[in-house]
Amino acid sequence: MLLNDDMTHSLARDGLTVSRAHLLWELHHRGPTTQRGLADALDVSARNITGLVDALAGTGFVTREPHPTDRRATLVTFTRHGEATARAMERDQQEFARLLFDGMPAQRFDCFARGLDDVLARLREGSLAAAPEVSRD
Amino acid sequence: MLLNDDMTHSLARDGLTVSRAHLLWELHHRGPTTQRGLADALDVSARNITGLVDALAGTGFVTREPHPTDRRATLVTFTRHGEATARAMERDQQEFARLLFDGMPAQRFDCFARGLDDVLARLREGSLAAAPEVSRD
DNA sequence: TATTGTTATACTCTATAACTATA
DNA sequence: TATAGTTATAGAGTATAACAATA
Repeated sequence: MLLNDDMTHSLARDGLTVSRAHLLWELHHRGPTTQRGLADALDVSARNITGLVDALAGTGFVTREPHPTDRRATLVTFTRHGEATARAMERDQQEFARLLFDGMPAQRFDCFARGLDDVLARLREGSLAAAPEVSRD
Repeated sequence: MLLNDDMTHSLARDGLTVSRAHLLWELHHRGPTTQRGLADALDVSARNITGLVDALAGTGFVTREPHPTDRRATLVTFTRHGEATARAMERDQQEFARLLFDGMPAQRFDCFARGLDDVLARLREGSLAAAPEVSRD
């Protein structure tokens, strides 16, 4: 999820933090998910997910439902309020994209997109091969 | 300061965190600075600076020196180790830029840069006028 | 045995408020 | 009175390790 400052402030007004919003975002795109699944998707510890889900459940965005076949697991699931909030986040995301690109001449956009692809490809390839490392002395 | 994952990991190996590295970065570009100056530059609270400087002083990156004319203030100042680390960070930054752009045809680079300028201008103008806001329900 | 999620513990970043020393 | 920095307190995100329930 791409966030600018205004979006971060909106989240705060909704009683959300960036980490909690990321969890909602993931849930919105995956549907009901185990905490293990969320931990892997967000690349954080299981313990961390416990805390985030505790907070989101306490403020009415999600509930913990029993997994239908695995009694160890819980399925984190949207409440109606959580679902509506996630849809609003998606709308804001699209509005943000429009703000950045609407009305940009097609030629400039294509050219920018190609340059960005290039940069991203370099980043992907270079990040493993030539890991920058702070030199020690 | 622009950081990729590899750079963040390097910082950790040096005993630094991202927040502490940002403080060093600022210090490297400003020279000895009061804690108040750092708080304003990094846009965090004075209390936060106290904690970061405590940590950086405890691990030998900086010292607190008396301000020559204002006895309330302290000047946060590099140790030799801190100075060397900041220089290494700057080298890594340049290496990162080379990774992203070296050997890119001038035409593609110019075009990308123009598109980026355009996007950044939209972001600056739009961020106040059309602040995206998560709709409530 | 391996996995899911919790409890226990700890560290870091962050903030506001009250306070001391100085300007 | 105002400012620089600290102490006091609190909350959020993050991690590892030990544990219980279940697979």
